[in-house]
Amino acid sequence: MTTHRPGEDAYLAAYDAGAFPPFALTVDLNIFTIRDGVLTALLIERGDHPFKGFWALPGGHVEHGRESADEAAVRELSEETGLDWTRLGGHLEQVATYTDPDRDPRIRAGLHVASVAYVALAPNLPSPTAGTDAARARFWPVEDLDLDAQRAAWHDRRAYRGDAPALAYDHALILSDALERVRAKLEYSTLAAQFVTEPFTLADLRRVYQAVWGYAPDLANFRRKVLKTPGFVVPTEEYRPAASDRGGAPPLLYLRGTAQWINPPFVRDRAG
Amino acid sequence: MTTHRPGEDAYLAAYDAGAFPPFALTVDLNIFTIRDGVLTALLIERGDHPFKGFWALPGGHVEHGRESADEAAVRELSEETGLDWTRLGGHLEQVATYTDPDRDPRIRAGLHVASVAYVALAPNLPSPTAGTDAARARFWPVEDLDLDAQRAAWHDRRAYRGDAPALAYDHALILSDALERVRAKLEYSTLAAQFVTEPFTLADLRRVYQAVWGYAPDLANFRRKVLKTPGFVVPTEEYRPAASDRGGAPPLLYLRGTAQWINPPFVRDRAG
DNA sequence: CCAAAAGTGTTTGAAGTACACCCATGA
DNA sequence: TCATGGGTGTACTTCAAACACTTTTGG
Repeated sequence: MTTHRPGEDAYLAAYDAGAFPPFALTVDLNIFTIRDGVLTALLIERGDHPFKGFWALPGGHVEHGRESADEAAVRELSEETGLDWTRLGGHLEQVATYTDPDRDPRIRAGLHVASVAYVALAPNLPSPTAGTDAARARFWPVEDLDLDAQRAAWHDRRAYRGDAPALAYDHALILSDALERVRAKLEYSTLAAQFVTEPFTLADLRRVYQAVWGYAPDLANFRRKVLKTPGFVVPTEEYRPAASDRGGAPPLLYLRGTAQWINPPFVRDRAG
Repeated sequence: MTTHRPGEDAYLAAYDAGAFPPFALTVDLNIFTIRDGVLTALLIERGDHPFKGFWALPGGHVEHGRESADEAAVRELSEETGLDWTRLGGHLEQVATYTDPDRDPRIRAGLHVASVAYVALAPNLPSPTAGTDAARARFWPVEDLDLDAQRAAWHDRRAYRGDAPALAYDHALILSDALERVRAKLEYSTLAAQFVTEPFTLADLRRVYQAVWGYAPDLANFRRKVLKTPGFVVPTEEYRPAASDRGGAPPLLYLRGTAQWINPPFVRDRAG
């Protein structure tokens, strides 16, 4: 805020709140977690029109005049997952903003809904409990959502006909954008460590890449790269006891480091 | 859009447009161009309160119900630069969305303004003519804007005291985010070619990196990298005549290729 | 001939690829 | 002892950094 000078606020009196037709501002959350080695996203089955029975990204309205979209995202995230995100300190970042007038059918009643999309990562979240306006909530493996086809259908303004759970609004578009962001970000950031619970092994971390990219980087090279990036992981003195049903040497346990970036980045095999 | 089923639209009748307090949705444009080897951004000196006399990013309101923010950005861009951006095909992309309630003082009159920021790149734009609500418009070298200090001042809610032209609203924050996006994107994309007029020489292209990064990559390595990236540039058969006042061999001229990405990326020397 | 700009060649070292190999543990 | 998973060693290759060098032009 700038300092006040006399008469500076004349424009405020002249401003007529009714002069601007209402935009609604919402946040949509792409909450990713890895369950049993599979990358999943939290979706909520809508209990009301519009898109009753479709699956939607969790989210909600930004509280007018009282919070930013970033704050709304944290608030909704805590509500949807039942976890205190400010304490958890999990990763949350803006991806993009979606403002196409007919992305929400309520445009026909004069409501233009703009939505700021976020991506959140968390290790192994518990199964959600259904919220107030949600008939069901669950983590869906992203592979099962047929995102390319659903996004193409939305783009062409036709209904998606397929076996995957149908996504509401433009959420197939949003989700695939968010997914690509996560995939790209594993290349040049230490984001993967946000997907595992501490303490973790390097094999755990490598399984994150397996789940997100669909293939695992070469074991030896992966270890070297991670260990040579200062601040990516911090070794402990502890070893994880081998699982009771399997053999194998007890692996060394690590904690997350403070580094944000990997330089030079991992190379992702795009054919892969 | 999905197909209609009877009774599906009941929710529309139930919707009360007044139930949602008004958000205003605007776009802010970071229009970068290189003039005389210096990276500059278009700013407009405000003629009215709020922030009268401050310099602001060009932009404007998204037309409610009639366009997306992307479309509004193209429209405003064409208006501000006097160039038909849809024809020009210059680069335009979303950067981030800024929604802090007190980023615009009109929040005190109940108007919560959310702004979607874009970055646009163009080769050598002409000097702008002042628009309707702008006393002056000009391209400022980004080096002269003291962005770090202005951003810090905004963050701490204190007035910027310095020699650089004062930026309105949170535009120092937006502009520095946009600048960092451009700097990063030169590493892994062919964006630099959007900054030069066709046909161009490899030295022209290298001067883009000089202007944006503040230093020039090694000549020989730069040439190898550009020429070995398929579709970055397309050679012509023409040579540019040497300048009349200087010596030097006539350099080969190139056109932009169709490739979007450089893989593996350039490495930027972050120390500078 | 000199300066300036374009363009080439070469050496060196860092880092990724691929894959063979060893180690520790439980059944 | 074997299967399983963790972890190491190493040759090969690719590519960027650095810099010396040649070529073509104008004065």
